[in-house]
This record gives sequence, C-alpha cells and structure tokens, in this order.
Amino acid sequence: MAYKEKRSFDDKYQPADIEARCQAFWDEQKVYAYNPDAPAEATYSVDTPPPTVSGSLHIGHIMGYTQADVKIRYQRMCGKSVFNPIGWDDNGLPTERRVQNYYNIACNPHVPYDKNFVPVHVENNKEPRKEVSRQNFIEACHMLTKEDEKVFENMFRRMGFSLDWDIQYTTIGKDSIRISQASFLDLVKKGMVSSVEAPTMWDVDFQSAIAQAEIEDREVDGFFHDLRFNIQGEPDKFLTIATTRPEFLPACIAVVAHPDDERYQPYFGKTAIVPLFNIPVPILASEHAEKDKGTGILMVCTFGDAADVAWWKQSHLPVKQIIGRDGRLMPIVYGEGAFVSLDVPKARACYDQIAGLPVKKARAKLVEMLQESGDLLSQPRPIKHMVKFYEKGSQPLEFVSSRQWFVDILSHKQKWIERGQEIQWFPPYMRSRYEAWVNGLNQNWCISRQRFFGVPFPVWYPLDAQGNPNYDAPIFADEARLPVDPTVDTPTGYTESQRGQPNGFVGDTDIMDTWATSSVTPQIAMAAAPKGSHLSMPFDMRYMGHDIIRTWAFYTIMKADANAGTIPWKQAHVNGFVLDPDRKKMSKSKGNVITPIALVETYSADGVRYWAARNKLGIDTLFEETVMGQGKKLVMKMYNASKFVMNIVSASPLAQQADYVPYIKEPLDKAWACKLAQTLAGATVAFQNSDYAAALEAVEMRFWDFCDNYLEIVKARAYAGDTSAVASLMLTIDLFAKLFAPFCPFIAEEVYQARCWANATDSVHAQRWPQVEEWASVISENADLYDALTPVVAEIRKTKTMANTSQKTPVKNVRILAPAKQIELLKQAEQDLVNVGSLLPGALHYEEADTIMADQVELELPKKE
RNA sequence: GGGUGUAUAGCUCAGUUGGUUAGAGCGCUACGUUCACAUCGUAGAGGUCAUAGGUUCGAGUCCUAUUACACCCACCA
Repeated sequence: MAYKEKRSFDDKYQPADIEARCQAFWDEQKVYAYNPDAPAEATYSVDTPPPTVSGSLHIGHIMGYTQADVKIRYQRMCGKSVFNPIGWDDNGLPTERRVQNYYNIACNPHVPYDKNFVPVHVENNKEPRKEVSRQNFIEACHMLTKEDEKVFENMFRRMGFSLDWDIQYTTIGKDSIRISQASFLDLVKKGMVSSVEAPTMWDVDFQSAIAQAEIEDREVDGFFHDLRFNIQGEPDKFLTIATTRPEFLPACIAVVAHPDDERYQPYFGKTAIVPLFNIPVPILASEHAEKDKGTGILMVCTFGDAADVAWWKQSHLPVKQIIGRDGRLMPIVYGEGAFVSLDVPKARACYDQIAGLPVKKARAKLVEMLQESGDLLSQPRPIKHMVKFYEKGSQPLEFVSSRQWFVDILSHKQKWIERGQEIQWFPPYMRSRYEAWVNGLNQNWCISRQRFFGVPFPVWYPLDAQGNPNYDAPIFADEARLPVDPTVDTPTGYTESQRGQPNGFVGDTDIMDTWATSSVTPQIAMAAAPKGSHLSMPFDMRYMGHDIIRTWAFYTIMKADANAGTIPWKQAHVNGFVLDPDRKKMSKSKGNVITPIALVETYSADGVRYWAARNKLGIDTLFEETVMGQGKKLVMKMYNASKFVMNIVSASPLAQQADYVPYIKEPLDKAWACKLAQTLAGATVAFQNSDYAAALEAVEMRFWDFCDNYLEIVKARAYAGDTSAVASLMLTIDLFAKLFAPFCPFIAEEVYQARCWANATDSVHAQRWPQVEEWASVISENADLYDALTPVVAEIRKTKTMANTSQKTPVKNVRILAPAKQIELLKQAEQDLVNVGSLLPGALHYEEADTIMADQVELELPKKE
C-alpha cells in the first residue's frame, strides 16, 4: 500500500504516528537494503560498531549512531549503494557477568550438563548462585543476548537509523568464530602468536588474564607501612622500607635503592633479612629506585606491580608466587624450593596464619603480626594511590604467572602507526590519540581469557605418557575445519576416546579476548553480506567513540594489516561522549543515565536526532534537552508549513503539474529560488567536508527564513492563485523534504509522501540529493531582490512593534532609500510589499541612496476609544 | 611528568582563508497575533571573545607564555 493512502495531512502533528508509518513503509520498500550488484565504486561500505548488548542502551549510543547515520544517509542520496550492516557484540565477559546476575547462576566446568535446565530471571539474588555446566551456562548466555538484542533493535529502529536489517551478525555467531579462528591461525602461521608462561595481569574475581587495553587506574585508599629489615652481619643497623603491600613480604626477592644514593651505598651487595619470615634477600642497586620517594629503598616482590615484573625479568632471581588465581594466598611450604628462610619453623608458623586468606585480609593479619613483633616502625600512614583495575572489575589486578596466548604487537608498533596515517580521521586530531596509544604500548596483546562464553582457540595439546600436556607442541586445527570447539571436536589424527588419556590429547579451554573477534568486524560483516557482493577492505568508514581508539580501532587496524595487508577503512569517525549537566560522564553507577525512549516520546525521534546532529564530531557534549525542544519545534514547523503550502497548492490547477518549475516567473520568486540554490550549495559543501552540523545549520536557517519571511510575503499572492508563487512553494517544499532527509528522516518522509502534486511511491530516502540544475532555468541574476526586500519588511514590522500595535496596522507612508539599481528591483516586487506590510495606496516612496534602508514609516493607528 | 582537546551572552553552542557596530537557540522583558503553527511573530536587555604579551594598518581568528577544565598515558616502594 502506498504511504499516502494511510494518512491525512489535515491532522495535528503526531510524531508517534509518523514514526510508526515510516518504519513500516521503509521496511516494506526495503529502502535501506544493500544492493550487492552495485559495483565497488558505487558502494559505500560501513563497518558498523556492534553495540555490547549486555550493556545499557544510553543517550551516548543515540548520539554516535545518529551522527553516523546522517552522513550515511547523505551518501545514499548521492547515489551510493550503502552497505550498512548491524552486528551485536554479545560474547565475552560483560555478557557472562550479566547472565550470572540475571539468572543468578555461575559456570562450573566440572558440573555435568543438565538438558532440562531452564534459566529463570531472579530479581533479588540473595541466594548463592546455582552452579551449572559450561554448556548450560553458554545456552543461558545465548538466551539472554537474544532478548537484549531486541531492546537495541527496537530503539535503533525507533531512531530511524538506516541500517540494513537483513544483514545482521553476532560476535558469537558461527561466522564470527570461524573468522576469528582463521585470523588467529593466520597470525600463528606468520609467527606473530605464541603461548607463553609469564606473569600476567589477572582479575581475581573473573579469574582471567586481562590485556593492557582493558586496564584502568583508580585511586584507592591505602597505607604506608614502615618496616624494619635487619642487615645480616650488622646487628646494630637496619633498613626502613616503606610499603603499601606488606602481604608481599613472603614473596620478597630483593631490596633495592638507587646506585647514587649515599645512604644505602654501604649496603649494596649485603643481605637484608625480611621481618617475620627471616628471608635473606640481596640488597641491590637499581636505577628504577628513586631517592626521594618513600625512604628511598624498596622491596621487590613477585609480583606487587608492573615494575616488579620488569625488574624481576632482568634479575635472574627466582619467582616466589604467593597469590593464587582466586586472589587468595596460596598454600606455600616455607623452606621448600625458592621459599628459603633462616628460620624455617618461624616462617612456616607466620605463613600458616595468612595462607588461604584473600589479599586484603592477609595484609591486615600481617600488619597485626608486624606490630606485635616490633617490626612495624610507625603507625601506618594513610595515602591515596593509583591502582590498576580491570575496567569491568571491582578488585585490584594481581600479577599471576600463567600460560597465555600473546600476539606480538610490540615489534610492529611503527607499522601500525603508519597504517593509522593512511586513514582519514575525523576530527583529525584523533589520529594523535591513536598514535599516542600505540607508542605507549608496553605489553604484547594477551588474547586468552579463562572464561566460557566466547570464541575458543582452535588448539589442542598432545598428552605425554604421564598425561601431562605438551604446550610446546600445540596441534592447530586445519582451516577447512573451522569453526571448531576443541573441548568438543577431536583433532585430526586422534579419536575422541583419547581425550584426556595418556598419549592422547586435550583441548585448549580458554577463549579469546572479545577484541580478538571485534577486530575483524569488516571481515565478519562481509561474510554476512549477500553472495556476489562487491565488498572488500578497506571499507569506506568506521565510526566509534573515542574511548575505544585504544581497543577496537587499534586492534582492527593491526589485524587488517597483519591478516590482509591493508587498512580496514578509509575513514574513521570518532564521536564524543554525552556528559550530564555537571560535566560528568554519564554512567550507570552514578545514576545519571538518561533513558533514550523517554526523550523520543517527548521530543520525537527527529527532535532527538536534531540534537545529535547539532553536535560536532569528536566533541564531548553536554546533555541539553532544550536543544531537543528546538529540534521538535523545527520538525513541527516543517509539518505545519508544509500543511499550509499544500492547502494552497491543492486549490491551484498547478497541483496536477509535475513539471512546475517553468511557472516560476515573478522576479521575487526567482530571487528566492536563488537563495535556495545558495543553501543547497552550502549544505553540499559542508557534507563533503563531513561537517554535517554545518549542513544542518544552513538548511535550518533557510527554512526559518522561508517561514518567517518568504512565505509571509508571497502568502497573499499565492492565495490569489498566482501560478508563479504556487510553483515556487512547490519547489521549496520538495527541496526542504530532501535537505532535511538525512537529519530528520521521519518528517522528511511524511512531507514528501503527503505532497498533493506528486503521487510519490518511492521513499524520499531513495531520492537523489538535489542538484541545482533542476531549477537552474529560473535562477535570476537579480537574486539581490530578496535580500533588498527583507530589511524593508523588517523596518515596517519594527515600527509597528515599537508602536505596540498589530502587524496588520495599515501603513500610510514609507520611504525606501536605496541605490538606483535596487530601487528598480524592489519595484518589481511592489505588490508583495504592499501585501505583507498592509500598505495603503500611495504609501510607497523611493529615494536614491548608497545603502538600502526604509524610514519615515507612518502608520494609520486605530483611533483610541 | 608527557600527550590531546576546550575556554565567546545567565545556559548550550556557531564564528569559514585575520577585515566594517561579535551571532543563533534557550531563558528573561515588552508588545502583538491566535482561520499553517498543543502556537507563532516582532523587538529589547545581556559579551573588555580565560589572562598577559607579541605580529599586523587591523586579531575572537595567527605566535608565545600563563591559568582553569576535560580526556588519554606514565608514576604508582
């Protein structure tokens, strides 16, 4: 059914009705469908950011997607076949965490699968979490992500994002797994991936390794503890060592001071004794110690922080790992292995009191013990210090030695920076941020996570005769077999019965970092495209928030280069954040998140889009509802002005005339046509510079000018049936419908479809961006007429306002001062001036002058009663 | 400490390659309309363009320094 039959344009403006109508119409017409037959040069390909569906849908999404959608809609109107897929990021830790809370369950890989288990949402999960099998847990993840995706889809449709809903993918889908695994195997083949046993940043809650990009620093309260370290052979001397983490005493491997520090020079080479545990450790000189920090001398432990790790690596000292994967102190038997002590029974007695405790409790207990023994030299001094956290975690990260898969990114940093330079960044300074991040990388990319819901590594390990895995001889899957799940699938050359048996095999149980999948979204999107598409990397554009330059942007650029030897996209659009009125970033925990749906209901989708499109790319913007109100007013005005024009046009015989342009003959109408051409040119240039905000401003200004001035001026003539005025109004409405289409697609469609002079069946969004050639024949060289007339009208209005009288008050006299040429022009629109100003016969006088102005305005004021 | 931005009316923001009395919307005040307009229109008040220097005939616009704020990174004994 055609759009037009479903509606009547006599109603009041009803945004919800318009929005529903448009959505149905666009779906039916497949307005945003990608045409796979389009050649590459006529295609505009977008690497859409797949939203994390387990997260909250907030106003920031709306802004970012709208800003991109405006630009994408412009490209479509320029005749491009737009490839605008939609993906859902549903794998990884955020989903697991949400599933755990939502259903109050936890994954325990040792629990057997229960095929009758149905997860149920638990409102107040006070009960302990029910432990379920890995497979049950993954099924629950799939279930919930499907629901979450619907929430996003509804909102995105409501906002009118011109996504192709037939091209969807999920980051946990089969293709995503296959492509991620293939990318991994390709990097293996290229020698860029290795499995390494090393101290890794570890989240004790999630019990998984974490990559550098996922870390954030948080300021936390802590205490400095001044501890007494005796010196072997010098009973009357001791060292004062300040530490915030006394629980690491049993893991101390050395004490270091700066080589130039005269206070400690006499002790270098001697041995310090760790209190309580009586561990002999060397006193060493090291550049990384700072003289004026703390007491200038510090203890090195395995591993208190990243500096400890770095120092340990070049020290050849043994590891004393005391923190377990669960964040508790591991059971250590003092006196065995690296854990030497001068007083083994005492060390054991001390350690027994803290073994098994979580880090914080162990710290408190040790402080107590140190106080009793007199090794705590002063009261703990409170300080605030920065501690590394997993960005989604709540406990400080620990360094835990474990085997992980690493991608070598450090040896190619320069290459990634150069690739970044091949990409056009909007705004351009975002490239500096990218380069700063790449330059600052100091760890290779740890891509393995000890979690469940994600892409498995296509890897098995052979077991030796004792049943121990040989990690140095991993068995990689053949690419043809992908996707594989090594915990289910059997490696080539083995039988399933050999799983876990001596001389058999075992599957890698880790999953990949979610970015290992997100970094191949162009490839995944291409796999989701119809067969025979002419798509290839680089895509035309990717858009994203500036917070993920370090993750999504970097990893995608890196993978595109490593896997495919290209850049992933030609342009990177980086949008800013939405800040609350106190200039704080909106976040769920602060309770300042605004729900987009309420805003759409209040201001209409077009109104909210208007707000988003007014904000420039890359700039963090204050959440400002009054701007949405402005948008709503604009849209409502568009509706009412169009309605008014259509009433006029429908009374004219010209309504049947599709080719109305030749009827535009009056000089003022031609001058107006010229103003329209100027606006179109300005908006087009702005769009070409990706400055959609400037394009909107130009269109909006001209539209208000139309309503306030031109429409008022020609109203009377148009009412009288003058075909030039009617045709000019038809042109104006046609044009504004298209000019507003990228910004406010709903009202644009409504107006376009409702035109009484055209039986539109195609969507306005399938139309070409206007070309000035369409009405070039009526553009006069005397465009100045419009600019000359409006100040005269303004002066008359001002006089009436000052006289506190109605604008309909008749004018007895008005003198227009202008250059001779302008007077000639103005005379051509004399009747319009008489109409709009309510001039009495003979009121108009002209006088030559250098500039245009009107004065001596005399009104025929109504007699006062 | 390093990097990247930002600083223009009470609020949110425009100000293109330096060029005459610095703009818009919202808010405020006054008046007028209510037969396109759950309104709309017209006008008014309100800014030493963060500060200090400099370049120039001329600087909100270019240069230098300073200050404040935001984000990223480093430091984290």
